[in-house]
Amino acid sequence: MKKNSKKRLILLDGNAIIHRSYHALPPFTTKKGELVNAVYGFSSTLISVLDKFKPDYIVATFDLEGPTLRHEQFKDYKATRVKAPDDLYAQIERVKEVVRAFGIPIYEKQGFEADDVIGSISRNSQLATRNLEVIIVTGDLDTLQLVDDRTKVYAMSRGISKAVLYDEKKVGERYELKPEQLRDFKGLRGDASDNIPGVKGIGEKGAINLLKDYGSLEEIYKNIGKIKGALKEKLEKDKAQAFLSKDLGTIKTDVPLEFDLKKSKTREFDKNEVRRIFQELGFYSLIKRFFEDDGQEEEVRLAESAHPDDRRDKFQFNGVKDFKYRMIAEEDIDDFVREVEKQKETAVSAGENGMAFSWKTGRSSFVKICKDSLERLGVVLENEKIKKVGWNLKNEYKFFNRHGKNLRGIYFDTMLAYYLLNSGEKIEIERAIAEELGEEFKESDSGQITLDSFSQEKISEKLSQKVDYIWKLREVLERKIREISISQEKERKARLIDLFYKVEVPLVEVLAEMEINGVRINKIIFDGISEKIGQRVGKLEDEIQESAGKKFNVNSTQQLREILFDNLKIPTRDIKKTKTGYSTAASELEKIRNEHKIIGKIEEYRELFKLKTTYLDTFPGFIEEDGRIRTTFNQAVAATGRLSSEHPNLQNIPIRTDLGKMIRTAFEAEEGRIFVSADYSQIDLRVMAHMSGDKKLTEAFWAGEDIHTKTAAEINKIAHSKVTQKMRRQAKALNFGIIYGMSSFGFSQSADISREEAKKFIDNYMKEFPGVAKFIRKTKEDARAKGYAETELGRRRYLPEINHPNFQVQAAAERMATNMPIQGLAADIMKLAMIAVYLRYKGSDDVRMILQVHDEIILEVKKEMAEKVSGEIKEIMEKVYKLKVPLVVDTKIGLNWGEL
DNA sequence: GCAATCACG
DNA sequence: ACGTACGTGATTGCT
Repeated sequence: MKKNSKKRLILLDGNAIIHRSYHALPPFTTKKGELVNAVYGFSSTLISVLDKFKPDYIVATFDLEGPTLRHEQFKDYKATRVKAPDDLYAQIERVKEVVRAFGIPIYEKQGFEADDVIGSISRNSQLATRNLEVIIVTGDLDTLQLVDDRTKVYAMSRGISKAVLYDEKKVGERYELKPEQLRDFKGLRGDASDNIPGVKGIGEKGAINLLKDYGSLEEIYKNIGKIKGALKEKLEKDKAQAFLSKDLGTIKTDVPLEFDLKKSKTREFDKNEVRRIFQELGFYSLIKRFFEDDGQEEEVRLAESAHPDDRRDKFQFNGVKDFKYRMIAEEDIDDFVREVEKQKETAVSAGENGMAFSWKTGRSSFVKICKDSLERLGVVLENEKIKKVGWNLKNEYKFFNRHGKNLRGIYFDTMLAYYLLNSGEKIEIERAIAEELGEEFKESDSGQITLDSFSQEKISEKLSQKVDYIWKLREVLERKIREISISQEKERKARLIDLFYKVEVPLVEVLAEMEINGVRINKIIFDGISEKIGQRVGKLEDEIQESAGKKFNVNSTQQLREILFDNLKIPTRDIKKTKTGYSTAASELEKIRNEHKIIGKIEEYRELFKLKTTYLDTFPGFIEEDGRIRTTFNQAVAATGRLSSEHPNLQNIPIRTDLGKMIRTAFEAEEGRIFVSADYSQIDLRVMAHMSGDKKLTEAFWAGEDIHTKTAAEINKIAHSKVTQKMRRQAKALNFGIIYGMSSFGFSQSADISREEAKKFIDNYMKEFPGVAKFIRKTKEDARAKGYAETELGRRRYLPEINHPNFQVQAAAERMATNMPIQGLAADIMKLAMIAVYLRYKGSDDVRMILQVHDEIILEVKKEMAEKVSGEIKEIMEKVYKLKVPLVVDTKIGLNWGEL
């Protein structure tokens, strides 16, 4: 519905929208591997804009390649700009296809930028005579200077989903300036992205103040006498440059164009063509959005949604369109509980102020948190028969746990489903909703708002909306997982759906309990070490600076590089370069350790500083009142299926150095308890032996041999007893190489040998372990043919780049493809083990699982049970998954983590 | 927000 | 000829 009868023209700033989308959206590709994130962003924007503004006229503008007038005027114009990557350029053509499918005319003009074309159309006399409202849709704020009483700018901000409609007032709020002053603003401040210089030393604040006082650049210089001091000097010095910059920053409004308003009239077009293109690009959510909204007025939908069911509802639903929610009043909670109890399943989402439920598409219910509400809802939450659907249900589990309730019936976690379908990508609910449902949802909007009644309403609406989306996601995602599972079944492979229901979902509760348990840390020990280290670090810093001959920031690699390689003239022949210059990484410093006494000091300084700032100084801030630290385990981050840990990361506590080990001793078991740890011995290589079926490797594991020694013996063709320490070390590096996807360079680096030697080693290895060689070959081939790598349990990692034209990119994808089935199955096995161990001791506080570090779990156990538990978990973990080689678990017992 | 570095498996 | 091992998270410096 239009607010007034004024007609509207939309001007699409093609290039700006494409650029914005390209940078704001994750790089997703079509099935064929073509990058289309910018095309998606543009298309999505186009659809929203058509829907939102219902324009009467619409045109699109694009830049043409080649220099513009501005380049003639100023040779450095946009000189600092890096040429946009090819995968962006390729998308521009695609976008134009979309534009044409929509029947939208394209305007572009050699020598001018899209902005100039827009400027000129917006000032075209045909518009003024018809009193048209003009809305410029763009991805940046350059066109804001065109805003006037009938021209507005609709600019994307914060990603692509949000956009702001700028009129004169909004521009004023943003810059404290009138739109036409933005040209003067550019003259003063410049624009780094276009390499427009402006006046050196004047920034945003200064420019605005000047313009508020004088109005324009011209007026500023007319009144230069009134300005004092350094500011005056700066202005005088760059006067010419200021006017040039203003000129460069001024959008042209007089580009000769054959603009015909009539041709821009929004017209009927072939919708099937749009559908065809969107299908080709894989934009299913856009198809849904575009065709479902098509032709239906809001009123109609509202009338339709007034289903008889709703009228029977005791509660009133609020909201608009096809989504409604209701607030459950305190006195109605019991009725509500009875209603939920009739459901087999419900989506649930909890926030600090309340919880929302949904078991019917487009309908949700919000219950405010109070002592009583949770108590009364308990029968639902703790009822295993009522299956719970959610997004990251670990959070709901912990939330209800804090309120004394045990969430039972965890059944479908949409986050984990989405993760299994998109491992390797960023897993965010906003994205899942956009991709799977084609709708925009911003979770964070309600986040920080204070708790007045208005925002309380907002918060409850947000959460209700969210839970509705979760409910909708469940259906879409389950269908997708089932589809994949059907094809896996045909090939007699493990099904993704089993991985989901039997591994990922059961793990949710295990991880939640681990996070709730936390791990006790002895702050006194931390403080003590930190104090001592602090003194040592200070002393080293002094010595380093004295050695260097001047004070500098040792933590700055830039400054350090200058000191080492320029001032002290330490030879750089073996030093690798980074993007910015010679590297000062530990691996490089090692090479020049004997060149100067400063190097050793820097190495020690680095080690101590790292441990101090990352652990000793930071962890005390994480200690809670009960003396324990609680991390968050991420189940949907790692592309291979591993877990990760953050806030703080407890999976990277030091161990390799003496100081590192000391830090571990501060992690202590509670009084009356003791730690039991269990780690899988060589799980990666065992998985590798299993997957490849390599005869020698398999036999070696059955014989219980030291696998690195065995490898060394084989590749050197010598007896086991003749293997030296050095040979074993090299063989170990080689084994790592196999797991990592191997490159002769990487191996040569880690084994400290030449590339030729490295190649020889690898060749020998492949000859001696032909099964492994075959496995690597086959894994790559499979990944290339299918576009993904997979584990034995059906976990997938999509690798669209495995067919990339750039062979380096391709090679990287190949390494990921070889590594994923190994690291991934090891991760799967560990997850199974954690579930099994958890279930063995569930319900008793005698045994607490507290940490997982990829191939190791740590339990905090009642002292008297330690021996027994340690035997039991060894047994459980070794038997949890059957490989062609034995799984071996080593257990240890100790009062602190250091003793393990 | 990115680069460099380094902690862990 | 090119730049490389796989998977994470946290810190500091710098723009």
